[in-house]
Amino acid sequence: MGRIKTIDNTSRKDFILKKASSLFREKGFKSASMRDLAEVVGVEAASLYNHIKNKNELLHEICFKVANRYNEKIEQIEAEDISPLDKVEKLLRFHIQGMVQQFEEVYVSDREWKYLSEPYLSNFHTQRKNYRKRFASIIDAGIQKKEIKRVDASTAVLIMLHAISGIESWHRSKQKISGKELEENIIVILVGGLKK
Amino acid sequence: MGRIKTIDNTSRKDFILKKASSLFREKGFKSASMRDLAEVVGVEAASLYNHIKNKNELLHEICFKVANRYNEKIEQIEAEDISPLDKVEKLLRFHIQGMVQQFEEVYVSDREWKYLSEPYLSNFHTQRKNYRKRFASIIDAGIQKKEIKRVDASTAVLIMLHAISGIESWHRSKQKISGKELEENIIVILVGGLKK
DNA sequence: CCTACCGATCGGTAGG
DNA sequence: CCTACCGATCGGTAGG
Repeated sequence: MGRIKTIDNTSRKDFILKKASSLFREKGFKSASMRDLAEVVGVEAASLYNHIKNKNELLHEICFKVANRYNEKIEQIEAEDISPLDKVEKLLRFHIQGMVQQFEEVYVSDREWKYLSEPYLSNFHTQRKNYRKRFASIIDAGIQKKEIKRVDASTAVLIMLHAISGIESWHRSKQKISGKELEENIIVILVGGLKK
Repeated sequence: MGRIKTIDNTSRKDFILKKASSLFREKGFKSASMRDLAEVVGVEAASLYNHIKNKNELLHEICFKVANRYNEKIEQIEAEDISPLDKVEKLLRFHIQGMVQQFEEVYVSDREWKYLSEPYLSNFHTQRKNYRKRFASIIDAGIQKKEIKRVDASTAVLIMLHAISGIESWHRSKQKISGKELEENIIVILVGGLKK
C-alpha cells in the first residue's frame, strides 16, 4: 500500500504541475492564484498543499525541468562529430520542437522565471548564462572555420533563441502551417542568415 | 493660473508614466503595486489618483503609445518608393532602435499587453494583428519580386519581431557592443536570412 | 481532501 | 497631496 500511495502521489503532483504550467502560461505566474489552480485541478485550494510545498515550488519545478533538458541536449551536441553550423542547426531544431511539443512549460520557463525565489533565481540565471555561452562558443567555432559569417556570437544566440520563443503566437493561432513547415521556415531564415 | 496648472499636470502625468513603464518592466504589471509606484514617484499611493484614473490606464497609455508609433511608421514606409527588401530592412532598423531607445515602454507593450482591460485589450489585439499582416504583405511582395526567399511570410514576421524583442537581455547586460553594432549584427542575420 | 480561518497586501475612495 | 480607511483577494495553516 505504501508503494501504491507513492505512485499515486507522484502522478497527482505531475498532474498539478501540468495544470500549473498551463495556468501560469495563460495568466502569468503572479496573476494566477492558488484558488485558480485548485479549480482546474478539481480540489479546494488548501488541498493542493498536501502535494506541494508552496506556489514557488511549482514555478521552480517547471523552470528547472526545462533548463535540465537544455543542458543535457547541448552537452550531447557538443560531443558530436559534426560541423559547428550543423550543431547550431540541431540545437535550433531542438528548441523549435520543444516550443511546439512542450509549449506551456517552455513558455513559462522563458517568460516567468524572474518570479523564481532565491536561491533558485540565482541558480537559474547562472545556468541560463552558461547555456548561452556554450551556444555562442559553437557559433564562434563556426566563424573560425569560415562556415559562419563574422557576427557577434552572443547577439546571434540572443536573437535566435528569442526568435524561436516567438512561436508562441503561432501556437495560439489557427496554425495555418504545420509544425514541420514552421520548423523548416525558421531554419531557412536563421541558418541562412548565419551561413557564409 | 489654469494654464500653468494644466502644463504642470501634463508633465506630472508623463513623469508618472515613465516611472510606471520602468516599474512594470522590472516587476511585471501584476506584480508592481500602486504603492511601489508611489514610492518611486515620491508621493503617497492615494495621491497618484489625482493624475490617473486607475492602474489599468497606465498600462493602456503605455501600450497604445508604442502601437501608434508602429502604425505611423509602417504607413510611412509602405508609401516609400523602395524595394520590398529595403522596406523590411527599414522596418527592422526602426524596431531595433525603438527597443534600444524606448526600451522600457516597448518592453512593457510587448510582454504585458495581455493584462490590458477591455475594450483596450481587443483593440490592441486587432492593431497588432493588422500590423503583422501589413508587414507580411511587404515580405510577400519581396517574394513575388524574387528578392526574398520563398518563406511563409507570417512566420518570418513573427520570428523577426521576437528576435528583436530579445535585445532586452542585451540592454540589461554590460553592453559589450554598441547599439549601432547590435543593429548591424541583427540586420546581417535577419536580412541575410531572407535575401535570395 | 475539506472547512474554517489567519495576517498581509491589493486597488481604490472619502474627506480634507 | 495626505491621513485614514474600505472590501476583496492573496498565499498559506490548523485541525480534522
